[in-house]
Amino acid sequence: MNVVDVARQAGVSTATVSRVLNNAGAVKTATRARVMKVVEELKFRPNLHARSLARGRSRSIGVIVSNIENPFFFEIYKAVEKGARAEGYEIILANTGYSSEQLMASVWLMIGQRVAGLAAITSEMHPELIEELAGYQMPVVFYDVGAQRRNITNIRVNYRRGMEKLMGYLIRLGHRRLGIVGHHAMLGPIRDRVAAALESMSRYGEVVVKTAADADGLEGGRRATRVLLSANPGLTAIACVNDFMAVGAIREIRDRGLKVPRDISVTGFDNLELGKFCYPALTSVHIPRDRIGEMICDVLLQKDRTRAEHKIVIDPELVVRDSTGPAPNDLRRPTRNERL
Amino acid sequence: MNVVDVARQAGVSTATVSRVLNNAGAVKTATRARVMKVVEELKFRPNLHARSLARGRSRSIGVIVSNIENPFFFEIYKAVEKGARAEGYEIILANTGYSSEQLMASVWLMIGQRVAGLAAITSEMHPELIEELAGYQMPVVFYDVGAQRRNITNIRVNYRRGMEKLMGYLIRLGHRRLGIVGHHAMLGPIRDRVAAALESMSRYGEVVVKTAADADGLEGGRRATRVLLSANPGLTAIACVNDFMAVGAIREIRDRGLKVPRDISVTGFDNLELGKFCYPALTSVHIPRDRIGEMICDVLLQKDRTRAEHKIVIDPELVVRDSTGPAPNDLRRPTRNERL
DNA sequence: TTGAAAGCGGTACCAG
DNA sequence: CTGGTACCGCTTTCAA
Repeated sequence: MNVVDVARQAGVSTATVSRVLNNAGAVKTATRARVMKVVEELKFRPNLHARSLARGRSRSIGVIVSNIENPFFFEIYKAVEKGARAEGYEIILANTGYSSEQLMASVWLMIGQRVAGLAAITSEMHPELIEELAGYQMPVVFYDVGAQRRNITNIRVNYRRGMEKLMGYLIRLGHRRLGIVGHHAMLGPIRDRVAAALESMSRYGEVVVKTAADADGLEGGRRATRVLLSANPGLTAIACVNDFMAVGAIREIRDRGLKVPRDISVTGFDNLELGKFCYPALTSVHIPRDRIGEMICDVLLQKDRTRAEHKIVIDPELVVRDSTGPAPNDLRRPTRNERL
Repeated sequence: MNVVDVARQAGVSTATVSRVLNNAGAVKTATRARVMKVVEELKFRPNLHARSLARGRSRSIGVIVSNIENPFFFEIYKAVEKGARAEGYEIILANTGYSSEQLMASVWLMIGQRVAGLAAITSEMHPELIEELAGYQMPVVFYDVGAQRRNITNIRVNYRRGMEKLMGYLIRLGHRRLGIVGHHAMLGPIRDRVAAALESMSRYGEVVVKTAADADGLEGGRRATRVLLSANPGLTAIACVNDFMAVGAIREIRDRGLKVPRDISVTGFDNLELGKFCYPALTSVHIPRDRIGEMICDVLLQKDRTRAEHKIVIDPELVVRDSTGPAPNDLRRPTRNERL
């Protein structure tokens, strides 16, 4: 079943069938109707591979994320999809699971598909990636990682600023014993968040301990918190590298018979919708997923080729909700040299 | 940049390049090395469209879901992906957003890609879909909806049984005034769940009211609950059609100053991981996403062509956690004819 | 307005 | 073990 069959059945050439199917070129109404009728009857569905091959260029863009299960990545993806759809582009999605080998494999897949543009929204990186991508003329956007090149745009979030806001807030609440919950992808942006938190807090000479879960997610957040609290029962606050893990952290704390924020304050990062629905609602740092998605589309679809910035930095805002409160009295204002 | 370029550069034929790239046929080690070297140098990435076209058959299977944001769908997808990967298949994912037009469009996309198999895990249906799909020899699996055909297998969950278990449990707890939270996709499986809940409860002559949110999700669950409680302040229990919405329902109840389960019991459906992490942990009905994903793979990859059942029914189990408890005393055991 | 035919970039069969 | 080449199914000039 192909254009030839349709053409023969309709008594026209394949060129005409193609014109009808693509609403391209001028075709007499009667002819068009005849072709459409045959298409219906034969249930003809064009082979998209053949079409892409013949066309040479594609109307699809690739999106690669680290963990689509984490609503943070999902929402960026959604925003990109929305913008792309509006321009008539399809999205090809790939999930790396934080593996840099998988990241590389996904990039090859995208290139093999000859996507019109590529966005990598990942926490991990691969040493050969930039070199690989810099060779093409196709527009590329990296979120969080990567380096600038002629065809490569970077979108970054000032995690340092975000973490400083968060830490400053915790300090004002009297917290001096902080735990940090990260996950296995401790390179790139996740490391930045942890490092910034460490530095901000350490500046006051406070006690800071950190743990890395074996996975991003609810269960990962819970397990890391378990480890953290078992080893450091005196913590008054726990900062998680993202909201997704923070929800797990809160659950672990409650299961230990402690109250949030009365006994321990918890913070997330990203400001997910989920944070408003967990209990208590999560204090976090807002990262504008919608705006990021729109930016990615703008760059990839070249809507504004003239104003193409190659580096975009986002300054995130603190969002205070119910999961943070004053440090417990008996632990407030320890001396500078006090240790757990 | 194509096989011809590589072949010329390496001083071999395109056939040999192809053999090297696919590890197929016998190629002298020296020749192989020479070709690989050129491939590296030129950074040659085969055009996957051309490859698919030439091969005729594809090594990918299509998965269509209603709402990938809902962890229920996501987890089935994950399970299918895992099984497919193990057999060397790629997955093409499509999200319909509960739109039957989009469902149809997604199916066309899959067929256009000439997928080796197709799974539709949706709550919506399209009248022409079965007819469309029945024409191909490609294996198809429908979860929840659809009809059996030569090439079409159905996996279904006995929602009636699941809901009966849930309602029986609520009844034993003394609940007699139930609210049901559904969402806009009130056809197919979602309607089944609602209908089953209604019937189970009504059998005891109880008061049952229902609402349909405009969307599946946390916010949808919250809004529907708001509507429900505003109109029916006397409800002692709320049954949601899925866990995702139930989390939103719990939040709304708490925001109204009520306690779960002291004032109102809440139940979900699906038994998501998320249900263990929200507060209070959610009572639900378990649907085995992993097993469903495996079944789908078994059918699509024809691992067991002989034992191919065309209809599989799953009997779901009740999972009791902390979001349900005895009905408030002042409202227990109303007379059969009592109304709100 | 329509048709003939040359690609698009691989794969795989058939010879040698 | 290697090369020549006929496809795969659709798009897109170029002529008519």
